[in-house]
Amino acid sequence: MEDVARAAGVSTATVSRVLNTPDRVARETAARVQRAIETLGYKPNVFAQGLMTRRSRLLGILLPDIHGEFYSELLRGADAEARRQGYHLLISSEGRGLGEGGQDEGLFGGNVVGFIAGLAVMITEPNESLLAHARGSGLPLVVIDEDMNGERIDRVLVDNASGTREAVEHLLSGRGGASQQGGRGAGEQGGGAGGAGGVLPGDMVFVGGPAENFDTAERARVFVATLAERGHAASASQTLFGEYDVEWGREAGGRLFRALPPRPVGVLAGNDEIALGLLQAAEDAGVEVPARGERSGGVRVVGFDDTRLTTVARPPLSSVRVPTADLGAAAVRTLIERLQHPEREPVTVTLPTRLVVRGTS
Amino acid sequence: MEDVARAAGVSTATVSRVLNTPDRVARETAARVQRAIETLGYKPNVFAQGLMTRRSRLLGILLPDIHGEFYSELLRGADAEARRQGYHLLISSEGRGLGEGGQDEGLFGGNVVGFIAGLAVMITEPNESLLAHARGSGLPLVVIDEDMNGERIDRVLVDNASGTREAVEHLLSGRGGASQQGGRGAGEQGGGAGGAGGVLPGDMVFVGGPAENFDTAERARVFVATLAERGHAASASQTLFGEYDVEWGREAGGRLFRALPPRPVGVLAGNDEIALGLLQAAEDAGVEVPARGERSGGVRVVGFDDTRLTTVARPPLSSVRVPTADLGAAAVRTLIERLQHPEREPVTVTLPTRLVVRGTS
DNA sequence: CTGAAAGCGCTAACAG
DNA sequence: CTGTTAGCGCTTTCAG
Repeated sequence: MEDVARAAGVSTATVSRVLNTPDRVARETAARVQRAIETLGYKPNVFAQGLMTRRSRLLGILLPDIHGEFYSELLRGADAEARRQGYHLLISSEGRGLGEGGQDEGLFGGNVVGFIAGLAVMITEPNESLLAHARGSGLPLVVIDEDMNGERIDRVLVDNASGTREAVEHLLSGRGGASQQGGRGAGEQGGGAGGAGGVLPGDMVFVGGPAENFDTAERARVFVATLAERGHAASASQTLFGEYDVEWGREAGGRLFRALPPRPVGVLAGNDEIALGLLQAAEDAGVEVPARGERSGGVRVVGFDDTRLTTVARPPLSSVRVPTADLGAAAVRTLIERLQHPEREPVTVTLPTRLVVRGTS
Repeated sequence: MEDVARAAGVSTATVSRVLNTPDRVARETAARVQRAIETLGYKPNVFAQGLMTRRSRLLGILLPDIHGEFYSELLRGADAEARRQGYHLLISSEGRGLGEGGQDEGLFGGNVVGFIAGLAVMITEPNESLLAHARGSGLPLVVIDEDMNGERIDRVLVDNASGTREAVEHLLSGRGGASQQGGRGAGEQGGGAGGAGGVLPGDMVFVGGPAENFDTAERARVFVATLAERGHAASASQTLFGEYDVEWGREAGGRLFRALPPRPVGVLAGNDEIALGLLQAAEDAGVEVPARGERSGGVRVVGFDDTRLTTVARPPLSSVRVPTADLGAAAVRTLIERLQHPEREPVTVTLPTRLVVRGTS
């Protein structure tokens, strides 16, 4: 910096100003300094900058795990938004425990947090210790996915309700689906809905991921609530919980489709992988999955997330679209906003979900 | 740090030593300092540390893009290895161009590079400017995926050859495949191989991703070379190039399976998505895909990467396993090694690929 | 084995 | 609008 100052015939303070507050420097002087900076190829030392300003343009993003298309998308959105605003992302997955003599204590172990200006934490199931650590860091925080019981903290959430409700109603409507052959007794309580050619609420099943997972829990809740609006009190066997993978979908599907006749007619899956597993199970059990608009005695399936997996299924999978990349982008945007306005009221960003109907329903 | 020093009755220099070179401090003293550190909850200021030492425990990882399961896996492996060694990852995708008045010039735009101790760049197709930038950063570098023409630089590569060769030979062997009905003239040149019940080299096709992509190019090359060993000079129509996605696979499959009788009997795909597209096309065209060990007049398909997509296909997709997470981990490991031993000879880490046979071949 | 002292390269008052 | 000056919090000789 001293070299630049000398070359431009100014003091280092002016060089610093050119870098940080160009408006407070005479146009003339600034240009001269700028030229010197360029010819000398000067780059400020970020550590010295940080030492003075106590902030950086680095953001931490802490994920429960990194796998599958979902996290790629999330990161893609987050990275794009961060870069658009001149920030960069420090990623870390929780990576439970470890061992091996490694000194890994995650993001909070070393003093990496010292580098970042803010932290986005994704919390998909109850995790007090993680939350405590995040709080303890003293960093500006944005929470992804957990609603935090209305606590005063920035958060970005997926509005599972809209998409779930839409999917359930779509499945209930029987549009493109079967007309049921008579009652099936399974706990029907009058049924104020269903409509002509509709599906009975008792013939609907939700196959979720882990029960503790916030999204799965909420989707299940809304699933049940939507059936309740039809006057149907869903039985426990109408919501199944397992893992977010194909295997669980296949297993659940095996149970559902090989069971005695009260077979589900509409199935909502907790994500697309589960849905694909269900589809496989249906095929194995000889249960038809209707192409769009066709009528059949089979089952109709809707996935969740609307990943590229939907194009892999035959027929293409109907799915509830979750704006995954937007979720990452919104988290970053919210965090940066917070950095710039520390005193503003905490905000909650809720991203809508919506049904995308394809061949399986 | 001064507070800690005072509390422990030592100088700040000693506190620093306890943190960095504990062996050079009397056990007694060290313990006392350690206690003070804990009770006071002292965390060193990373910027001040960096200012003195001019290094950090941050590594940059620059990817061409972030999407799909491949990059999740890569990052998962890289993140795990980094954390195991007390490092953290700064990610960035190239994100070509941008605009919007954003100040985004990627990782090299701001001075973020100043934070990192080393950089892993993944280069999947020729990109001189990226390489120039990376070099210009003056950072220790490791290149992922590009072989750099034997330049003196650390690199981690996927040995496409082993897996490709294995897959081609597997497909040629006809194990579980069809016995062809007579010659098909398509440019056969003697054919020193094929074996009883084998597939003719002329009946093989490679459906790759973009032709410029290093992996696709190498896989195609080895594909052709392996056929050449059988005395077959592959025609241009035996290697197809497109995108790394389902749509391209479906399109290519459409061409292949709906074409006049010289239909391919063995198809190697450039990745699993393409393979799934091929499978869909085969189904649409009424071409059978054999279950493992069965005989059929259909086509046999092998994918590449061995992602979880393999479990989504019916029958499950045979695929060449690429140790994706290992690739990320190896890059990080190599980079850290380089940081610790700047003068060592550049190394090349090559990760093997191998065929995993499942239902589609 | 420990302490004193000299900066690392930058920013931010404070004058002028 | 610009320069002077005083550190930011740490590490690292250099003595002892």
